[in-house]
Amino acid sequence: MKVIEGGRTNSAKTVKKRQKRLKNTMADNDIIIKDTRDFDIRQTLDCGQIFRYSEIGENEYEVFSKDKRCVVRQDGVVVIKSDDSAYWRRFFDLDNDYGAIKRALMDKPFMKEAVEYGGGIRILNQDPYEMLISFIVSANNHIPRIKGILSRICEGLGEKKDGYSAFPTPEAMASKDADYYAALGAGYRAPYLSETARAVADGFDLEKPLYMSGEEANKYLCTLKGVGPKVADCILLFAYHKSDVFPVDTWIRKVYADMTGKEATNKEIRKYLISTYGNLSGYAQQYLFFNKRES
DNA sequence: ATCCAGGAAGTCG
DNA sequence: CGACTTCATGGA
Repeated sequence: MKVIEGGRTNSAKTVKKRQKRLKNTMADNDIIIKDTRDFDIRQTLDCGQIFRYSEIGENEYEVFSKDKRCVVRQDGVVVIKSDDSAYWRRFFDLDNDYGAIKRALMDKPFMKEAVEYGGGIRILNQDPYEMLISFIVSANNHIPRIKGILSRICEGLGEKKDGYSAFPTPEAMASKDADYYAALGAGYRAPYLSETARAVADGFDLEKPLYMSGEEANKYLCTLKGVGPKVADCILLFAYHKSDVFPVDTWIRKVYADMTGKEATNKEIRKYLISTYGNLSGYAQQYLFFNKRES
C-alpha cells in the first residue's frame, strides 16, 4: 500500500490536484492513502474492535485512542488528519500488507465470501490498557451500551483535551470504587473495573504479553478480574496484534454452527478454528465476525 | 413482554 | 477438569 505523509512531496501534490473537491490544505501530519483496495474506514470501525469513534459527516469519522484524536475521511482516497501521523500510521496498521494476508486466507475454508465482504478491514494497533477496560465492559453486553459506558468513563475520569476527553489512566480509574462504575451503568462489571484498574496501577505489567506466546499471554491476562478467555483474546488481537488467537463470542458460535452443523464448547470451537487458520487466525476471525454480524 | 448481547465468576460434582 | 447458574442493563 502506498502511503503519503505530509504535503510537500510531488506525489502528494498530484493527489491534491486530483482531489480538488476535498479543498483541504495539506498539513505535515496528514496521511493520504491512494490505493484503498485494502482500506475501508467504515468496515474497520464497525467490525467490533473499537468503541470510541463516531460518524461526524458524510464518509467522515472521528476516532479516539488513548489521549489522541484523528479525523478520517474516505471519499475516493483516504485522508487522516491529526497532530501525530506516526501514531495513527501504526494505529491503522498501514505498514502491513493486507493484500498478502487476504490472498493467503482465500484458499482456506469458508473465507472467500467473508474476505470479499470485509476486504477493507484493518486490525488496529490499540492501547493495551484501553483494550483491557473496553473488553471487560463488552462482556455479555450490546455494542451501543458498551460505547455509552466507555464514553462516560472517559468524560468522568479522562484528561480534558480540546473538545474531548482522553481515556483515563489506570491511576485515575483506580481512584474510584465499584459504586462509581455502577452509577455509570456498568452493571455487574463495576467491581471488575475498579479491581483491574487497581491491579494495573499497582504494577500488573501490561508489557509482558509482548514477549509471550498467545496461549501464555491469554492465561496471564485471565488472572485479572473480569477477563476470561474471550476477552483476553480480544486484547491480544486488538492491542498486541497477536494473530494466533481466536476470540469466540456468540457471533463466532453462529459461524461455527453454519460451518459444521455441530454444537461445541467455546474452547473446542477456538481450537478448531485456530487449527484451520493458523497464524492468520486473528484476521480470519475479524472477517468472519464482521460478515456474520452484518448479514 | 421476552430475548439477547463481542462472557466471566462462583459453585458444585 | 466440565457443567450449570447467576450476574445489571437496555435495545430490539
